[in-house]
Amino acid sequence: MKLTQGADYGMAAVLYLSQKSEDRRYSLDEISRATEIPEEFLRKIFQTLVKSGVINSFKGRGGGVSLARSAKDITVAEVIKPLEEEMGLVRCLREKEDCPRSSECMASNFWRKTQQNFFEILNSTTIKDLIEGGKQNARKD
Amino acid sequence: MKLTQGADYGMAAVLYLSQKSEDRRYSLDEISRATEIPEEFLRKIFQTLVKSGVINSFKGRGGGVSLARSAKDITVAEVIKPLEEEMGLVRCLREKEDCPRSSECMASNFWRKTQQNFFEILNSTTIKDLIEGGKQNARKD
DNA sequence: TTATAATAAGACTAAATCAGTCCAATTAAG
DNA sequence: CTTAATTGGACTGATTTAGTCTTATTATAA
Repeated sequence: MKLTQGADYGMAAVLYLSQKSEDRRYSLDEISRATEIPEEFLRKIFQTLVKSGVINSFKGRGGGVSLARSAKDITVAEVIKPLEEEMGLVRCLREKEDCPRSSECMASNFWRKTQQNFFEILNSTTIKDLIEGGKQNARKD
Repeated sequence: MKLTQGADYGMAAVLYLSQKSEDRRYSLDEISRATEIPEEFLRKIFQTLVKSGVINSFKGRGGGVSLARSAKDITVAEVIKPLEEEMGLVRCLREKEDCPRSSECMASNFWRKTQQNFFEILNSTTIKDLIEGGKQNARKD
């Protein structure tokens, strides 16, 4: 059970931008060097995040990327979800057709709830929360 | 983000056994047919669960498998963990060495907590809970 | 008005993992 | 001593992952 490396890197990149001045654009080259994320891979990650509206990008000389919103208005879920293609914990939750096994459905009810619980945490935690040290997040301390 | 198919099947198989009479042994052939889990794959799954102490197995004629304990004393975690080899949500949580990126460590604190929260649900839910319909599990309803 | 510094899009690839199979060995019951 | 079962481990094909490469496209500045 793990997130894709893209999602992992995506968080690192967004966190990096969130800690920098918001009124500049940052080239992939710069971000790649600072975070040690392979540049070409990072490019693909940003393309995804641009499409999903978390990141703004600017072509041409002096171009680069910046956060589309301030860190307090970006949730972890908004960064992770577009970078994690397959989000169902078990097969039943990924496939459209309903499962033939009744015993597995007991399991899938449980997985569905557990997964929802997980997503609720991602939805209710912002990038700003993470930077501030995560005192109050994850629903318990 | 998904569990391995082995873990998914493992739950189905344990659930199947939990709904059957406890004083018998069940052959893999029988379980495989009832649950539609490929027999050879199921065999490997049970080998793992035997090692971890959730399942008892008996060789030879009249052999087969059975639950090592009653369903109310087996947690979901006990079934899933041995079948999920890599349990760290992100690289930082899987690797031993500490990460060089300070920004990612903010993220890894968050992932660590979120993951713990997830495991606590698995630890506090028994197979019996699932069979009874999961009214009270997943920490919220 | 062209050279340059950037991202965009998408094809491509190597390696790892996953899901599943096969087979020879072992064990116990009848 | 034959048969019905699991054990252990090697093997395999397919898929996914992580990452790269290449060819546009775009914007700025000289």
